[in-house]
Amino acid sequence: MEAAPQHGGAGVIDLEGSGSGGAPLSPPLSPASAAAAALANARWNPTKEQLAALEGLYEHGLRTPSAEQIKQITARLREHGHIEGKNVFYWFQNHKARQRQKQKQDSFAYFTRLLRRPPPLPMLVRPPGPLPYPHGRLPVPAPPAAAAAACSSSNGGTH
Amino acid sequence: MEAAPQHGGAGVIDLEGSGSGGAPLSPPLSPASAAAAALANARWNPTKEQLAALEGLYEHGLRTPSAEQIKQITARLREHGHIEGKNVFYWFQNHKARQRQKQKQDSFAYFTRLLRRPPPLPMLVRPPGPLPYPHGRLPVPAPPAAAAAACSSSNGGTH
DNA sequence: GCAAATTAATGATTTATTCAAG
DNA sequence: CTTGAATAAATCATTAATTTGC
Repeated sequence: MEAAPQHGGAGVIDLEGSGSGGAPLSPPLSPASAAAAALANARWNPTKEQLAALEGLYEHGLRTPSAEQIKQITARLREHGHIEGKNVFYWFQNHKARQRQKQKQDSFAYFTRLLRRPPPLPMLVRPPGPLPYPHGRLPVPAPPAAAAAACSSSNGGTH
Repeated sequence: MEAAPQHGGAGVIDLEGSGSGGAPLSPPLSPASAAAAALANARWNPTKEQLAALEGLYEHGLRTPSAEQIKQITARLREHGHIEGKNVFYWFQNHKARQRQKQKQDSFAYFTRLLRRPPPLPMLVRPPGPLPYPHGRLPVPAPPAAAAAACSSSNGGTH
């Protein structure tokens, strides 16, 4: 199964169709547009049905819907209230990020502390000369078993 | 695709320096060696410190550490738990590959099928009722993904 | 009980990495 | 080495909950 039409051809994603065409924003100047403008700036608030559907999709494993997915999801969810493609897109982005954030532990502090305490590690600084392996590949046994047991005598190494 | 440089060959790199080739396991059974012995047989399980350090190094730009670098990293990380050179090497390999897969956005097809179905989605079916959204709608035509990366229209971010 | 003020959730933007292509 | 596409992280801003005072 291969599917990677994402990059390689057109990469533009016309999510919502942006129905407005070339003029995305045209501030309506009507007498009663005060409230309309306010509403125009209001942000999307998902209904219970919409939220349930989105959560259901997420729990089914969907994490980053493609443009097509977003279109279809939006089309269905529009039956339950106003919604746009970008809302769906943002929802998945935020939900994924925040779910991950809640579960993730902060191990960054350990890293900082570890590299700060002992003497400076020379591994981050590369010699001005060429890389130890110009081709960028380390001549290390590919198969695990080989690597595990291939601890042969190394050449001098330090020089 | 990436042309395979050269596998096999003779990767004579002493990642460990320890005799883990022929007789990797002959641990003297000390009172506290029970866990050590178990770890010796078990798969390497990075500690939080080790993982944080590796991630930190990766994020700092280190992608394919040389043998020397692997040695030094292993030496440092060993102070935080059992670890071998091959663990470090494999970790970088796996991590790099994993990052690459992450952006490939695979496994959309499954949900695509779900959304392609003509009948309403199982989770999107809602009981008959009036529109749950009394408010108007939000005319905010801005491409989601595209906008996120390209479009820079109105904003409030003050940096 | 209600309304204003404060806090918590969360939608919307911006910014910074990452891999891939030229 | 530079450029392009895409994402996830970090951030801002607005809405809903919650609290507080009357």
